[in-house]
Amino acid sequence: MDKTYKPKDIEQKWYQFWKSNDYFSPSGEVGNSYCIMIPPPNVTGTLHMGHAFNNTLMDCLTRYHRMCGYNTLWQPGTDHAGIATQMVVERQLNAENKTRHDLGREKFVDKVWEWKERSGNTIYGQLERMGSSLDWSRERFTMDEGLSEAVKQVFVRLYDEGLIYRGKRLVNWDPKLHTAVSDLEVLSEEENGHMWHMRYPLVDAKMSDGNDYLIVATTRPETMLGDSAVAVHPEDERYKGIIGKKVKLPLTEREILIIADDYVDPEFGSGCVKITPAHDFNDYEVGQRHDLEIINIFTIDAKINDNAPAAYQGLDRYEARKKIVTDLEELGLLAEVKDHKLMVPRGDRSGVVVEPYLTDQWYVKIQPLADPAIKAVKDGDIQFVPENWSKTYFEWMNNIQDWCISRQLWWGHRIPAWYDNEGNIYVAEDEATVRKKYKLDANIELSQDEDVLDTWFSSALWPFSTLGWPEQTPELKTFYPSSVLITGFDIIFFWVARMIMMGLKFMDNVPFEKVYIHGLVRDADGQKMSKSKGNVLDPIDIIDGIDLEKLIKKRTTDLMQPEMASKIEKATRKQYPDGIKAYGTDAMRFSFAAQASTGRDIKFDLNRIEGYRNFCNKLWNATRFVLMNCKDKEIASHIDKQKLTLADRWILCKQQEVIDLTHKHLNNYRFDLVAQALYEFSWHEFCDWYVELCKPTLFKDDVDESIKQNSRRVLLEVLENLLKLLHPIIPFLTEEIWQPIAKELKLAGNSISTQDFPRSNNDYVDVESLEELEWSKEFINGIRKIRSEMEIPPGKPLRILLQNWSIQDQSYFENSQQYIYSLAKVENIEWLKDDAAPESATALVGEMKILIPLAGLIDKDAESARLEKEIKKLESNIEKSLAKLNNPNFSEKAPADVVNKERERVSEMQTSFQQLKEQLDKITKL
RNA sequence: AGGCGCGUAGCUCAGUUGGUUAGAGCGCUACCUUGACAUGGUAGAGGUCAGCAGUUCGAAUCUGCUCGUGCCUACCA
Repeated sequence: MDKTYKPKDIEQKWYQFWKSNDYFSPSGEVGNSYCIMIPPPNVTGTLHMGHAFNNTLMDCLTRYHRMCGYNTLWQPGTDHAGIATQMVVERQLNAENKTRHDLGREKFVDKVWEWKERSGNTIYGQLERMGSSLDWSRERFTMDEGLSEAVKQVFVRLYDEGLIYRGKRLVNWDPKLHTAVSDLEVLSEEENGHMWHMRYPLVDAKMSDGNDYLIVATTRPETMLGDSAVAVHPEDERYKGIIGKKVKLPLTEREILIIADDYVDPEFGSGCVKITPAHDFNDYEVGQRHDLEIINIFTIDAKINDNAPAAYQGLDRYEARKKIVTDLEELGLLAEVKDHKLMVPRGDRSGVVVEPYLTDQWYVKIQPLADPAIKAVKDGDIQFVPENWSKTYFEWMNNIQDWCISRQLWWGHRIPAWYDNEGNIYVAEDEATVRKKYKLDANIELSQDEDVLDTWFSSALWPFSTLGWPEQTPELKTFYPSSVLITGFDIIFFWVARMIMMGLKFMDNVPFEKVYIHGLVRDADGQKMSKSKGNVLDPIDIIDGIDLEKLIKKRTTDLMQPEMASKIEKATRKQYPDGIKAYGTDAMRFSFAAQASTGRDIKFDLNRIEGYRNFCNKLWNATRFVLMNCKDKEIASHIDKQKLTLADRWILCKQQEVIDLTHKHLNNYRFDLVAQALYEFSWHEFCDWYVELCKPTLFKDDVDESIKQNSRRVLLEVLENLLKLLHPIIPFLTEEIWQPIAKELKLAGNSISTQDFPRSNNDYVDVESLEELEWSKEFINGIRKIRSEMEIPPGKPLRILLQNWSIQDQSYFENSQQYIYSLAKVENIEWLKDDAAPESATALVGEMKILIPLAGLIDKDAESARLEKEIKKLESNIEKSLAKLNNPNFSEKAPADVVNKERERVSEMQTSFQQLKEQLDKITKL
């Protein structure tokens, strides 16, 4: 073995080994099955740190359950991501000065498939580099034939049951992409704008105050061209007299009605609201109530259409706004313009302001689907982890709106609906079935709906469509419902809720029993990572490393806003002046596991990854030590309990604890605690103590050979178990170093990934060994402390005197003297029988005093200062504890064991206090 | 406006049903190349647990308020 751990040399080969040996397929054993469905990544781009995090956790659980003997499936696949993917390919066409219309639908879709092929492969490559143990033989894509069949069936069934309908309604219209988008795809941000107050002249009427106009305000003046009424509150005294009268709509020839509706807040503004049913969701409702005319004034590009006065036709919405404001001003009808902050709705993909727009769209009637989905979580059929996320889920589900599922795109599942020349709608899987189903003659012309379905419609079916539904496959029977869904909180609405609704509807059962919601990976400053901010990282660059120039190039190419490039470059140079070193997959994975606590943000931290890379190196070297001391040496064929050293007993006992902790925390999805427990055990128990304690046993000639052989066995077995415990988090390193260890142990099996996960063994629980070794550690630490604080060279062997010892101390010493001699570099120990002793530095082990004679080694004043400091600390702690105990309320009301514990503590502290005080007196007297 | 969080060492974060001397990693200081490892070892410094009040024998932990901060949802023209 090399002296240092080099991830590059070991990672790649093992993945191919696992894959070619088919270790990732379900075992097929009947009984316990365990299944995780990958949240299918978009084929739009490549995987980012969030995916890396998400997949690390899934792989960790998958490997754990596989090793625990479950029939385990981790289902891989990708999502077609309609709008986003179409946009990427359109952008490429634009670069060649072409549009998708130049190609036509069929050719364009072919192009997208080409993109999907390339991008999908990149994604799968990334997943492999991250060590993901997915069953590749079952890989699926949302637009596969099988999954498309599922989509059609679901659509047809929901339509036939009246749960899908087509309707002309206001939708969120993206004027750039020319498609409707759902509420969830609109992001509203506060932006600076204006509030324009306009005068609408009254027709044949006057206000009580004599004015002959009303004032209405708007943030979107251009919409006034589509006004069909002005509304006031029915109880508003100011306007009671003019309800039913008319105003002249400026800039047009139209006169519109003044209506009363309690939607109007009389306290707000003038108390008058212009009503534009075609371009505002609230106004639309008002329009419905009052049977108002719906006047659409926009084209699909959000330019003014022919319904508006000729002067404005063809103008872009913002040009029209300008012109309207100017024109009103000239007419003296602009009363006031105020700065105003408003929420501006933008398409999450296009970034342009979306418009409420009247179109024909397909909707899912959601309430009948939502009700059982709410119940499933309420009843505990599905549990959120952490539990609190169920509140977010309920919050949304209780206010859910019908779901607009049609998109005016070319890339996606084409809606299985056909129209005849009269516009009648026929819904079935294909045209032939339509004709049969609706008994239509062959001569009736039919044309299929041009639109495709929202991507999330097919994603909602993922948990069962990937398993072969609508066929009743054995896989469906075995793996539905899946065990747990692992995802970020950002898609609870988009995906989680919709999977639950569809699962319940079509499988009559929940799609997963648990939903583990993890945080979102952010950059070191806590900023969300995004291409436009230029702070994204490719997990592969953490694994393999990347130099600064390449990283800058990666971050600044293909930007939506190329003007950001220099800013991004500057920030990148500052944050990664030396680029990124190669840390390897395992260090990255360990870091993700360690950061997966219950919080919402995972701040990405290179230092932390470096720390875990060092941890990997530590394991690597511990293995080196073990192999050096076991290779070509005799090893006991099994652990002989009679021949265990104290250290052996102790580490075996400690290992049982960490095994139990690992199971416990993994079952609670506390990956951070698993990582912490294993880190602590590996480094601070196994390496810092056990390996060091083994050295005297293994190296000293006077130790019985059978004891040595037994200890070697313990070393190997404990390490082997430890590697198995760590394998779900750091699969590559553990496989690499498990192989030679397994060889020494003559284990069956070719891979750690198919070994049984450790279970704790009560035979090795040995509480006495814990106490006894604790005593040794205190002894050793006491000496080390004096050595360090008194500046005694670490290499200098010491003469030690012991005073005030008990039989117990002597018996403990019996078992641990070799450790003390070796780890504390002690040369000679003398058990004093009385108080007489040379002037010395002191450490305590319980009541026993360890004395290190000053004898030219130690400065007297330094030692008394050190003692004084410790005495002072004890004093203050004793004082605190006594105050507690002297409070009658405490001793009466607190549980007995708490009180006893406190008493014991005080008495221990008092003893130490006495001992140290005596020692101090002695030194100062001399 | 409503909902959900967060505020613990210089930084990143743990802290289970209230009972420790409040922990870890990184960073920092000193010493050390000792026969697995300098991607290391040993020892150490560093915290009024945002603030105030309350419940309790006892609060980082429970309650209320204040301040700071983040996210989500819905919005009044």
